[in-house]
Amino acid sequence: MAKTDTRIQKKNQAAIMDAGLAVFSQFGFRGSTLDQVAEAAGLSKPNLLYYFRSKDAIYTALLAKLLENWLEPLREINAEGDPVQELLGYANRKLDMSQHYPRESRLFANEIIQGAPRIADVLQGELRGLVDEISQVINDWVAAGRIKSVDPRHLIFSIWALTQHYADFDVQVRAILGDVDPFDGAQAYLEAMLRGLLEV
Amino acid sequence: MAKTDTRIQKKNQAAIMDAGLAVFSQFGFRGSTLDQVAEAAGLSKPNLLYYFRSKDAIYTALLAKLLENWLEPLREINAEGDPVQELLGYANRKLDMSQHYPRESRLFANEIIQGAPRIADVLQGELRGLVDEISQVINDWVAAGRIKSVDPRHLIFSIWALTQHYADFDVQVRAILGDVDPFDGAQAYLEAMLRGLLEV
Amino acid sequence: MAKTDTRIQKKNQAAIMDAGLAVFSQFGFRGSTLDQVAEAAGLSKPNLLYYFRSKDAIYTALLAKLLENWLEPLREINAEGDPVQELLGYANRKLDMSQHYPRESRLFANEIIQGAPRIADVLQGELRGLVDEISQVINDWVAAGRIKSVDPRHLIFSIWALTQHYADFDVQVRAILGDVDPFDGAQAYLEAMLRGLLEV
Amino acid sequence: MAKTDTRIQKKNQAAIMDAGLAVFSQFGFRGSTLDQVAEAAGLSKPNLLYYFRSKDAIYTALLAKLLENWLEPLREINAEGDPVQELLGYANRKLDMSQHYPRESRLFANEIIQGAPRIADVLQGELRGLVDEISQVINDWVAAGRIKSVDPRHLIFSIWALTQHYADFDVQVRAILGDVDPFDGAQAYLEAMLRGLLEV
DNA sequence: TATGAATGAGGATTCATTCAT
DNA sequence: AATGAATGAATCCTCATTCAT
Repeated sequence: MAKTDTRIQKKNQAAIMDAGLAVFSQFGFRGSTLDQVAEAAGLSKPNLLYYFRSKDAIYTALLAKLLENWLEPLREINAEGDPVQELLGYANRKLDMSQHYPRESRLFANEIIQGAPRIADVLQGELRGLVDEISQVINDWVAAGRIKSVDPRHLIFSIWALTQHYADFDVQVRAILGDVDPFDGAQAYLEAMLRGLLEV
Repeated sequence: MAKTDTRIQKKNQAAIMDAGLAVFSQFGFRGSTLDQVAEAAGLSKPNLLYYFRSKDAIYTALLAKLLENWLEPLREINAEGDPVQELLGYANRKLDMSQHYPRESRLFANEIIQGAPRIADVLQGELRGLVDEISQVINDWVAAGRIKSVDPRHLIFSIWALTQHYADFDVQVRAILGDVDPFDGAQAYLEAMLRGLLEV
Repeated sequence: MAKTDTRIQKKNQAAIMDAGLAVFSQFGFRGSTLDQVAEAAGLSKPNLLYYFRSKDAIYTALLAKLLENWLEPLREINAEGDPVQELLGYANRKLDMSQHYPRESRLFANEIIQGAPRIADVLQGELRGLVDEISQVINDWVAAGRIKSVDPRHLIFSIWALTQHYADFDVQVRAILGDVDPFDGAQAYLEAMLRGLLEV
Repeated sequence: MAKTDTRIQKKNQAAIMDAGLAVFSQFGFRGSTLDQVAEAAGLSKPNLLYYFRSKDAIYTALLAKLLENWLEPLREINAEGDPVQELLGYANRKLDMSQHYPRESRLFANEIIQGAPRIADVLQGELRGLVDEISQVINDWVAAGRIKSVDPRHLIFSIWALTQHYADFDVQVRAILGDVDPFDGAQAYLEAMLRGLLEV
């Protein structure tokens, strides 16, 4: 019996998270309604609130889950590896995320654009700390003459900006590219950009 | 009296546009309320609606005005000029806009992230046409061996993504940079990036 | 097994009655929720409704049980006894109830203040009849010159009002008395009051 | 125009306060709905909320207004006057309030029975202070041999309990008295009670 | 041009109750 | 006897918009 309940619970919670991601990533928190989420999840509104205490609880759970994965690729940069390869690898992982998880990217973008009211502390704490660490690694690479001189933080910004652009500005990208798959050219461009910038 | 009215009218319309920009750029269309706009504009809500028929009218007017200026820098690229200088100039103009008009950038970003329901036609029409033209220019530069081979559309995306990032993700950028002015390093980075990518 | 069930049943029914008393006496019928009662009873909400058909059923059962005991002290007044002693005894029994069963008193008070929708008939029937009887007894005592002349019904009201005040207005009483135990002084005061009023 | 507006505002605010008093005094805060108040006030629900920010705001305004008048009679007790006359006068003023403002009394009773969540501070502050003062006056009267020895606080409780009983337990009182006007006998009884208790 | 007043259509959340097991 | 799941009917409150002046 416990197993059955857990199954239903997990199924419905997953459905709600997925529905919430779809809705919140498009309309933002205040622009989304529980009705939309409920319908997307295939549940009644009160039943939605049986699983999550409130609209805010759904959104917060989504953000928390997102942040878990969001910082991961950055952690995988290996100070011992080849600098250009490491940074290319990071950029490619970010690009993959934009390709396969564009809604997560837009959810994050929405939150940041609106002032990051719920994750300001993560930005100033965990994220900043991580970026500081990676920046030190990059600075060391520069000092060792293994890549050209570059401001590490702006380098990171540029990787974020570029890769997330394909998810966040998807509509615009596709309006311009027509039927061409954005991610085909994106990867090559990204590599060229980084090589031009970094290779000694 | 007509003149007086006109003066007041212009003043109030401008106040509403400015207030609307402030509010909509932060909360998106559905996340914003007329009360917020009215208060920011220093007008009563009914008076607001005396100048603009509806909430939607304010937002639409803002978008229209934004698009006017949004495409302008792109048009200033001169096919006859020095390729790198032209593209650097364009990037700098975009960066200036992010620095001095971040709210406009965020308004645009909000609209695009949410699927661009009101400007899809502009994207697929005017914008795409312009990008096609510039792309031809860039392709010509490449063919003439004046810059390295590059996909012109992804190049443009990257300039957009990077420059707008400083406006749209302002909170995140500042969380990471602390007291350092983002735009100091941004310009140098942008130049390095483009030179590395383009210069033969 | 039947016996086991009965044991559990009685235990749970008692738990629900106690929980209901705690909740309803504080928040009134409409101000209370089944969730509150269920939590106080240590049962799940559906299980609560397995024992009592509805929220109303719990409340009604509580009121019925309350009324059983509520009128009892009045019945114990003995027409053959010493008038002052009998009335003092009654007052003390009521005061004891306020001290030891304040929740019952508040439940009753809540019901009466809100217009006694469920017990109007008891008030006009059983209660009135009882009061009429006692009033006759008191009138006889007066006629016999054993106590001073007094309106028997207002005398009864005053005993009710005063004794129940210590339960119903407990918060206020304690706010004023601070650490002093209200019931210490109450009993002496009550006796002085009745003696002053009744003793010939 | 300002006058017209003020007139409507005052009229509607007064209507809401009156409606709120009627509803809240019967059902308590949580047992009352804005619908009930709106209907009683003859206004639409949103219009209700145009005048008062929330249900709570109406209730709080009512309580505040009530407390203003509630303590007043106590302040009128004159230490220089004749002790019995002063206390009789106070009891009569309280009885008048029960007769003419029974809803206010019930609103207060509801709040106290439910634990006085919103006025606990008034009880422990202003009210307690006032009662302390009057108690000192009464103690002085006792010391001067002008009235019999009596606990002043319980004396005050008894006056409150008795007079408010006629408002708060109105339904019960009338069920017992039938067609007899409660306040006829109440005043005489109250006087007898106080004289028996106090007169030397 | 301006505003106080008013409202219909939502929108989040609560809650008593039912259903399935 | 017990509980997880589900829901219709409120219930408080918001908000874009209209009305009257």
